[in-house]
Amino acid sequence: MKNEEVARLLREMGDLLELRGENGFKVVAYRRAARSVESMKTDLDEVTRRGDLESIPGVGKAIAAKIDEYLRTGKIESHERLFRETPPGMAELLQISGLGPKTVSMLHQKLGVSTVAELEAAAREHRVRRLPRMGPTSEKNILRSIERWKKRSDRIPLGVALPIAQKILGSLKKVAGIENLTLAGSLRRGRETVGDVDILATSSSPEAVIRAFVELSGVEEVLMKGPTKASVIVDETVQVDLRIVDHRSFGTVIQYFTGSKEHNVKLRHVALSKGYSLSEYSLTRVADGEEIFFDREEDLYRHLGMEWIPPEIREDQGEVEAALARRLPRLVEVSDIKGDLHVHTDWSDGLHTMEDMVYEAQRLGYEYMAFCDHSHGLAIANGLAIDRLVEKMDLIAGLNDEVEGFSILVGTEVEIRADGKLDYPDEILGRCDVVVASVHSGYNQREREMTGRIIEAMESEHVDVIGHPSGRKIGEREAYEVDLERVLEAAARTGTAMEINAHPSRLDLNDRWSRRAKELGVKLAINTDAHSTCGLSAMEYGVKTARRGWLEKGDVINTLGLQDLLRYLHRG
DNA sequence: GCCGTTTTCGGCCCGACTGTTTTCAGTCG
Repeated sequence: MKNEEVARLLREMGDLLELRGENGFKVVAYRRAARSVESMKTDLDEVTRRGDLESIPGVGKAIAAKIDEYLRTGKIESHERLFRETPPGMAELLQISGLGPKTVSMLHQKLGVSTVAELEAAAREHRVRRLPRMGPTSEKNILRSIERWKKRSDRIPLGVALPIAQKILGSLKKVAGIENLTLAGSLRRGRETVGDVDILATSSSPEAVIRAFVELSGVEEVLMKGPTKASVIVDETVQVDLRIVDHRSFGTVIQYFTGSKEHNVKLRHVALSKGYSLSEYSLTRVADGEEIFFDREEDLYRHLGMEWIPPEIREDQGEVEAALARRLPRLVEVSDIKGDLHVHTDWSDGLHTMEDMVYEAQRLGYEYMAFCDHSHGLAIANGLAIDRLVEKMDLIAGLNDEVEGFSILVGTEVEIRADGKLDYPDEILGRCDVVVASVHSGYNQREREMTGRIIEAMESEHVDVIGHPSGRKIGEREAYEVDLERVLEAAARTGTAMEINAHPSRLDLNDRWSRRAKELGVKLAINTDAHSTCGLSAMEYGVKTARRGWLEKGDVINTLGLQDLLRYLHRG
């Protein structure tokens, strides 16, 4: 796909133009076009063939010509020129928090600074404080920002950010006079990674709340602190913002700060088409300037003639249109989940015994759980040879007699070997209630081999679920080369479910592919892949991902009651 | 640079916060 490359070039042009101090709206125009191109489902080649580039939102004559130039020649001359004329390293300076295009340009002109290292040296030698509108404090702040920039990890995985946020919420809840304490931003939308943690609240004494916030234990640095908002750093690199807002505007504020930006832009268009201008404070009737306030988000959406939209799908991927037509899906919820179909025990590489895991699953209110320890091919994880699996089956039968109102399913996470063969013979797989088949080896195969290998596994009548289908680990390892579109087509054909692995470092399938699976009529299983009792609580992350993929209860097999599930699994 | 049943020109979100000023420019979200 050339779309991604074009989007990258356009975004880079936005950055370069910003450094030159170009008109800010022009900068935004390039970035908007980049986002548009990135989220398109059609190839740019095809759009160009239809002569339809200008139909892309945010793409006009000038940018269309540049896209066309790229498709013909493989480059964009004006991009190359901008790139040539900008000293390398300058764009990096924009990443230093507190530095914008104006300051970066000035630093370059007056001090010849064009890299972070040069800026650091200049600040240490007190050359920065002699510049206009600079002083000892800004110099110190620049040095601190550079330190933080050096330690930065890109985006924060949901599995890291959410526990941090919940801890802070827990402490803030105790502050006197605080109300409507709520997460906002990408964390509320359940994105797999977040940039920072946004918290909103209302209070009759905002300053007291802010004071309590910046003094929370765990706060390592206060970036800024005013009467109604503050930003702090916790856990070395995680920025947490707290805003105290007016009670009467809480609905519009929470909507605004939940985003996404694209969703908000679309929502403002809807408002305008109905004669309103939407801001974070109110909905204003354009005709007479009459302001309407909303303390509840639900009322705002309703007033605009649409259903309330769950935060997880606010990405301008059709949710606004669906809400206007009152056709929003009823997204799956944690409380719909009846059991976990992919759990490990100390029989392979899990930490806890079957009994421990059952106890925890019952505590979570589940009806069933499938123990899917590794198969013998995965020796590093103490995979089970056939005789051990058979022995375990007998033990499970005994355990099932002991527990009441709960069923333990015999399962396996069987290796899909490099040649596409499964790691157990059919007669063994046939004795399992649940067979999850996964790839843990030969990650470097070419796309054709990897895709074929997974599809071959799905052809087996015994395979019920493909575990973590893309193999990616967030911030750690890219997905292996696999054509997921073909895999999903095969899943639809063979009636194999895809896993949404709920482990926060996996979330695999991810939100986009989960939605695609649903479109193709593929069922999904949201599993924790827990290797310990506390791992079972990751279900919440998997459900968030499923919700982001527009999944409903009926799309997810482990929302079925035990009898229905067994009927589904054994239907073949 | 984009966009338009209020506009083909003049809009494009704007308020909070900071550090420097002595009234405000720059950054951020």
